[in-house]
Amino acid sequence: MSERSLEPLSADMFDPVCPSSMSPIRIGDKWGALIVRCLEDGPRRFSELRVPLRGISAKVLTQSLRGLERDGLITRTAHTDTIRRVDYALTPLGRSMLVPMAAVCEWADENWDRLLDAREAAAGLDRTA
Amino acid sequence: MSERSLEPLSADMFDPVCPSSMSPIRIGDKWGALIVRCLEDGPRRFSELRVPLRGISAKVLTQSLRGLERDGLITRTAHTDTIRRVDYALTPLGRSMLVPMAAVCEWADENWDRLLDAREAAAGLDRTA
DNA sequence: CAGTATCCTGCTTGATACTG
DNA sequence: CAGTATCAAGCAGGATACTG
Repeated sequence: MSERSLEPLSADMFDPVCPSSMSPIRIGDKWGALIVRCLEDGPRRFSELRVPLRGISAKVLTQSLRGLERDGLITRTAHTDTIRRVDYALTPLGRSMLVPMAAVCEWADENWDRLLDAREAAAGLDRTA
Repeated sequence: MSERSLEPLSADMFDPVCPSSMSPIRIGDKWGALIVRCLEDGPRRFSELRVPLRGISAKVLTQSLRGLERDGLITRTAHTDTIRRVDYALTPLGRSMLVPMAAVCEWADENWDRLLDAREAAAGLDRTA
């Protein structure tokens, strides 16, 4: 009941020194986790990734990809065919991330409606306008 | 192998229309998930929350708290004692969120080192400076 | 195709001061 | 104590144009 239990639960989580981009819930940037999921079923090419990510700009996709590669979550393979072609794929580490992510996604699927309901209810309360 | 599998894995996740703040990995804003964890062991007062959150500004904390309340994840209880006092606590819905979050945190704990290693290795490669 | 280079905008966050 | 109001700043993200 004292203040003890108010200390950081996990030093990393609350430590701004630790790249906050690594905070457990925000894996990488806004897109990192989404990209990892897109690679779940196998390697994808740069332009292929832009589709499910709703036309994310090339710049941002490149940034995110570089970040994930830097963190050892994905690999980048440039094939030198007649046309340029680059594949991105999950590393074992990246793949392991799918497990906890699945838990979060499952929760979101199950409770999505409740959240929206709460939102609407809240919106109905302060009908100040 | 066709483009079929490249469609959004979960409509909500990739749909910018759906409040992106609800994307499974980014639960609420930057602070939402952290706050939920801070409430894991029981109700906390406004000023108590600022400690583990490393002195988050009152404005931002208020915003985050309002958002979580709006989504039915926490409750706000104002006690009218001699001094003002407000408690924030998890709702059952908010508490249920701890389960998937624990999975993510566990993963982060286990793989934190690997990520840092990969980062350092990557930093060592492009010693362009 | 797979990026890179710029420019630009908006949101998130923070600092500070003030209130009931 | 628990906020609200305001101002200011930084960075993520997007649009566009260009390159190997």
